[in-house]
Amino acid sequence: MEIRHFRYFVTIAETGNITHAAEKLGMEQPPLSQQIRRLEHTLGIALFRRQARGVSLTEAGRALLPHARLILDLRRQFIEDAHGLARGEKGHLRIGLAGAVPLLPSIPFAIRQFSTIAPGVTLSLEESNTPALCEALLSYRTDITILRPPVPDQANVHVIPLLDEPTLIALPKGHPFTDVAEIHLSRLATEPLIIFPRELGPGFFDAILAAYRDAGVTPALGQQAPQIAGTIPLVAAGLGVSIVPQSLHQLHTGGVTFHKIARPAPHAALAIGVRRGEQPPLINHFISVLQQACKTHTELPDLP
Amino acid sequence: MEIRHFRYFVTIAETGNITHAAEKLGMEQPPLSQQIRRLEHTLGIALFRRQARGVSLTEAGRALLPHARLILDLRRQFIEDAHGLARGEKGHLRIGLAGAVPLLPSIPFAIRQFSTIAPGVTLSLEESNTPALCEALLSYRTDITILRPPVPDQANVHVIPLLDEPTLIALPKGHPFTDVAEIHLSRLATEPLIIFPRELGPGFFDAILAAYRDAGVTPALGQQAPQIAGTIPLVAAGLGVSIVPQSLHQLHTGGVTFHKIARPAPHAALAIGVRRGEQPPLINHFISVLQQACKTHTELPDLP
DNA sequence: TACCACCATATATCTTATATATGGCTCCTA
DNA sequence: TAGGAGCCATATATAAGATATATGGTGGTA
Repeated sequence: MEIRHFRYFVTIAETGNITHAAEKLGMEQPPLSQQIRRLEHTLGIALFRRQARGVSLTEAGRALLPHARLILDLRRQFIEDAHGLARGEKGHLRIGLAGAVPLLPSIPFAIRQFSTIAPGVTLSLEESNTPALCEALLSYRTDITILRPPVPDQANVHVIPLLDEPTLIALPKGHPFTDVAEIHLSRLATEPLIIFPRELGPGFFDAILAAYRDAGVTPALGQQAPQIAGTIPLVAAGLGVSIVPQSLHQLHTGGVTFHKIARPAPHAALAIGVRRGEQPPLINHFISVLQQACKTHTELPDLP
Repeated sequence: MEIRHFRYFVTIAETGNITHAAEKLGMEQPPLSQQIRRLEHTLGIALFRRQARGVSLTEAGRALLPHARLILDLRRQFIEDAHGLARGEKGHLRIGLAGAVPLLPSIPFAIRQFSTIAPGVTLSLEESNTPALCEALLSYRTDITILRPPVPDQANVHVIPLLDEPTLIALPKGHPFTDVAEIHLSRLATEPLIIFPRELGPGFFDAILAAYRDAGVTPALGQQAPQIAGTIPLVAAGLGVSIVPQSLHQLHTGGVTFHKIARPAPHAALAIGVRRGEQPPLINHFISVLQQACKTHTELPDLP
């Protein structure tokens, strides 16, 4: 019993006439007679009563008709759902986010905007470091990630640059430079630099060290933080200074002041990572919303 | 998109391997690959991700899988329902009943018994006179009737004798024979006979007149009752006497006493009527329950 | 009684699913 | 790193089965 047979059944029931039903179904009468007859035979029960003037439902036919209609309806819905998924209007998107990314206003803005535009799409967010994000992406635990380039597996992860976030210096409260708005890195050469393990964000890590080098100094490496945003408490504890993405100044942790960096200043690049070779419309859709949001929505609140 | 495609989709999703799924489906791998590929093409979206080691569901596939399972489930249920209907275990039975028939204990007993045996069957009852019952039967407003033979349309209604119900004389309270247990019809020759119109039950009507004739008298026809059970109030009103099926004495209408009839006594025959040429299992099932009940359950309560 | 409407049957045709054979890719392993 | 195994894709052939065409049969109707 195939979908076809349900359609035949329902159409004949609706017209009460095999000939007209065949017409409606775009076929001839004999095959329709034959098919419904075979259907009745396999079901072991008559659905229609043959009369001189057309056919009418038997009790069994009347009892089964709504069930057949339901099945046809669900099939139609299935196909519509599939088309919705194909157009990126429905579905589920699992998003991986690099550390501190949710603090950047344009990212939550983009996410809010996307869920307004595509209300049929549910989103789930996961925050982690770049290598873990790549791994989750490639093992299909996430569908798209916002990460700090470079990625370890460039062959399989396609990276789309998203924005270059300025960075700030974080100083413990009461530091001699507390009131200096903009600081040159060379003036911090002697302060221990609190930084995260390189493998958690090699791009940002290297950018920081390169900026020091360009400033003509080599930083004294202080205690290692467990993650990018994890440097802040260590700075607050007076263990050293730190260079952080601008968005982190929103953390409002007491005990730390943020300061602009005079050139040369490192940047914290953010990029979109997707599996290479895949272009589902849902992902493309989300990417374009993200890019648009980053263009029009990059202004940060002023420093205190 | 046919049922087949839903089954292919679900089976591949369950095995994660087109080759094994084909085996499970009793077919070869290439046609299955081809079918699922065509399905994806018509849906406009990939359901599976081809990998070196088998296939895995895409996001869309994962989202659609439960829907496909539901459709397969409903199809299975549909077929099971049809088989249930075919075996007479499910469905709906519309029963037509001749006047006063529900007062015969064996009839409600059979109905109760049937609904215990076949709990999947719903019943609806309709009470009327024999010609109207035949008409309802032939126009498919009822499926089976219990009527008083003969039927007007013997060519189309198949009649199965069910039982011969004894009859009683109904006398108005205070009648000279009130204390006589058994009365010979000849002693009532002068009393007006209250009777229903012949067309409402010609068999019973004729049996009554024949019994009078056999008793050697001709009844004086009194007022006509609107239906068989309708004679009782007229008797109670003192307009005459009446011959009624034994079961009617259960009406407990004040003003009337019931008395056995000495031979020759008429009988009120009851029969089952079904459409000639139809033998649905549900109807056959009900018929056998009825017949069994009438055999084992004919004792009537004593007369008061 | 002849006609009309409609379903059933018989045979032919054609679409389409499936089978067979083979190629190609990826991962695993010696 | 070369060879093999596992698995999916493609191409062609075959078979099944749905549909079309032609025609017969039946009951209702003018």
